[in-house]
Amino acid sequence: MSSPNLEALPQALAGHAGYLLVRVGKHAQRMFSLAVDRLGLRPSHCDVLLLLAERGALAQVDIAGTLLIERAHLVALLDQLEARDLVKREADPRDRRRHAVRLTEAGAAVTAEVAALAVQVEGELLGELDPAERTLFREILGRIARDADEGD
Amino acid sequence: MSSPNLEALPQALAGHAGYLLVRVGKHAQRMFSLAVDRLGLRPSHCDVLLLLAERGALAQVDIAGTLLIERAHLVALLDQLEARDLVKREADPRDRRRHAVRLTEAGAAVTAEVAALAVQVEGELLGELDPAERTLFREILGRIARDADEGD
DNA sequence: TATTGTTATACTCTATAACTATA
DNA sequence: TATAGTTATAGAGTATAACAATA
Repeated sequence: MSSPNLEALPQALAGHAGYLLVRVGKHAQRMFSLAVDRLGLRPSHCDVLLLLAERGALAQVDIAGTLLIERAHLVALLDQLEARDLVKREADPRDRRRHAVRLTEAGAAVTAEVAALAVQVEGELLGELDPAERTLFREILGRIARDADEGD
Repeated sequence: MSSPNLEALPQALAGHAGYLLVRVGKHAQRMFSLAVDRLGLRPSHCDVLLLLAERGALAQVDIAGTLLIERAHLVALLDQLEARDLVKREADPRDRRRHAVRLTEAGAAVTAEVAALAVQVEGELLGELDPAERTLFREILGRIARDADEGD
């Protein structure tokens, strides 16, 4: 019996949504990480790209705040994306402390690939659920996420 | 607008269960981590304690396999728990390569506190859901977790 | 030969403080 | 004085390889 077995977990872990959430969340992260590895990207790079694709140019502090990552961490992520010409930092004439970060054309193309991979990974993750359950599950997750935001 | 705002996320992130799972999973981990910090424990310590509380003595390779952590990582966790006299490693007479790891009395007492905190944290996490939704949510999470196990 | 516990290494993520330039 | 971007550091989680003792 070498394969990890959820049935072997005590009820104190497997019966609680908290533990399962952490465990399944890490699994989702790992699957997505594996999927975008072929693009030479990590999940946090992808989050930035997807955000910029829909919201246009943003200051770094806004990217960090929306994605719940540290300002300090974002710097290196943007350095890497900029080195591959996927994003560019431009001066913001209205506030010279801020950088307007936006996708390049190459960045927009890669982001489309990322979005397709995200859909594919979600399909694998929710493979066991029928369409009604998927919708319900997404809705509940969204409510918990919103509640978590307010608690901060 | 300084607070992180889920509404500001693009549909490509907020509309997908994968991203929400990762985000909510990290939130759950952080909440539990904060809760057990007063006991001087981290979540991975607690997972080991809760497992031993229900399953009795286990070999290290079985603990690691069940909790999906690395054998190599578990060594340091057990060193720390043993230094606080919460668990003990005993010789297994039937296979002298193995250690039988079990809770001490002090460990059992601390584990009871951990279990109570876990219940409390889950209550905060699922505060927005009515009882029927909680049950359904747990059930769906369990199915995804089981599916993830089989995929490995 | 294979497995168990162990040590060591490295990479990512996270959290924090302090510096600069601008406001 | 406060904020935006940056740099640096340290802790925790994760992944991997290699070793000694034992099967």
